[in-house]
Amino acid sequence: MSTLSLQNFLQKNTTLDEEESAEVASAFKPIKVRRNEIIEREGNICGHFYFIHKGCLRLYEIDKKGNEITAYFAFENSFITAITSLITQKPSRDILIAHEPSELMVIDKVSFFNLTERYSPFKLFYNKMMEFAFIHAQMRIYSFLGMDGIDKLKWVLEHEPMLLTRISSKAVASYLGMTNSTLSKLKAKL
Amino acid sequence: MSTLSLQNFLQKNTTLDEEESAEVASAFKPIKVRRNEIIEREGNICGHFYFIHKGCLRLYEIDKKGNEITAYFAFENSFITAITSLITQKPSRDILIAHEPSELMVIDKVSFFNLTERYSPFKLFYNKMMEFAFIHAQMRIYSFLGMDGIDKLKWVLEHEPMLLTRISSKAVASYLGMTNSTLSKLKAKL
DNA sequence: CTGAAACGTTGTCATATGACAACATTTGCT
DNA sequence: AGCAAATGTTGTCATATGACAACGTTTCAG
Repeated sequence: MSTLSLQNFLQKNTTLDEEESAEVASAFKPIKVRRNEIIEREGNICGHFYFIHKGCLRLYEIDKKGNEITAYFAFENSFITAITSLITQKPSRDILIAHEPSELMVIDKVSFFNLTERYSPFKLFYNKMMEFAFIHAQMRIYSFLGMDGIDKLKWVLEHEPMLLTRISSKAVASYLGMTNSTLSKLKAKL
Repeated sequence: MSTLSLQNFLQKNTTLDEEESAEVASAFKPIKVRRNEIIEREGNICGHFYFIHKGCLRLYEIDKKGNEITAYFAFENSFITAITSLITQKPSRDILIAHEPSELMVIDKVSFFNLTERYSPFKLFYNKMMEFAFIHAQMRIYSFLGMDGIDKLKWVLEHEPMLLTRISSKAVASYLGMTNSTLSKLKAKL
């Protein structure tokens, strides 16, 4: 039963007790998605949060030249959504896609924010999550501006090695801001 | 009296009423800093928030090659600090510097979070600020990965034109992830 | 199982940008 | 005001990376 994984996660990462964690988790609904299934579409206003029980999701957008740019990947035991659209309530430029067949726990935005109001440790968790999302984004700006390709690759090897084992080269390249052929050549050099 | 500007800001940007805004603002202390004065130093654990009454601050770090990478600039009527260090309570890799002679309102972190506990609209404001800091960082990742130099320059012209009027080229270049000579040549091309 | 489509690798070539240097201009200190 | 230091501009040259193409490999639908 996949609510258990979420309940467990909440007990570990918030001060919610067992019962409260179960209550919060029960507001989420399990869904399964296929590989390459699009979960949130470009142009829509995003209205859901997703907890990943199993699998891997990718958030990306398409730039002017038609190339994909990946914002981030999320794996088991983390939350993800097209957060910019969800917060601003504007049509999303982001696309959320399942990179592997995945089992998710979904909740709509209204229910989610009801939970943050009803359970203050859950609100705290949400706010901390935003803080760390910001820190991660900041770190990436620092790490990728001014690094050349080989250094970016080494950086990922050190900080997010799972990307190189579970994620397709094409998607990793779009995360590093280079073409797949360049990434391929850099890997050969290492 | 510079508390007025902060009080005003709070009244406009939170649901605090006049009296509450004055109370919150009065917990901040006015300071003046000279151009190029370092406000938060690399290696220190950052313990303050700064509201900019007048002037302009820059947050940057030094990469392995010894080059500066600018995270962001903040102008009048905004908050800034070495937020990563402040949140994680680890020594800062960031340096916070006054890019112009500036008048700031300072508050230490403990007092700041006391305010967020005592005034829930202020807490809400802080959380919204984090959300938008994240969105800005995300937008920058999208905008700068995969854009070439000339497109980055156009992007700044459109989205943050103040950078080109008030900020030195060197600092702008370090924000765009290019050298100052490249930026200079690109500006000539435009 | 089989064929088509997507993906990954490797090559060539063109080009944007970094490194460095010379010089002009601006800023800041006394 | 006047000198020294920092910043900005422009040139040359070297190089990393993108664009494109050819080809092999993997994935996936029927």
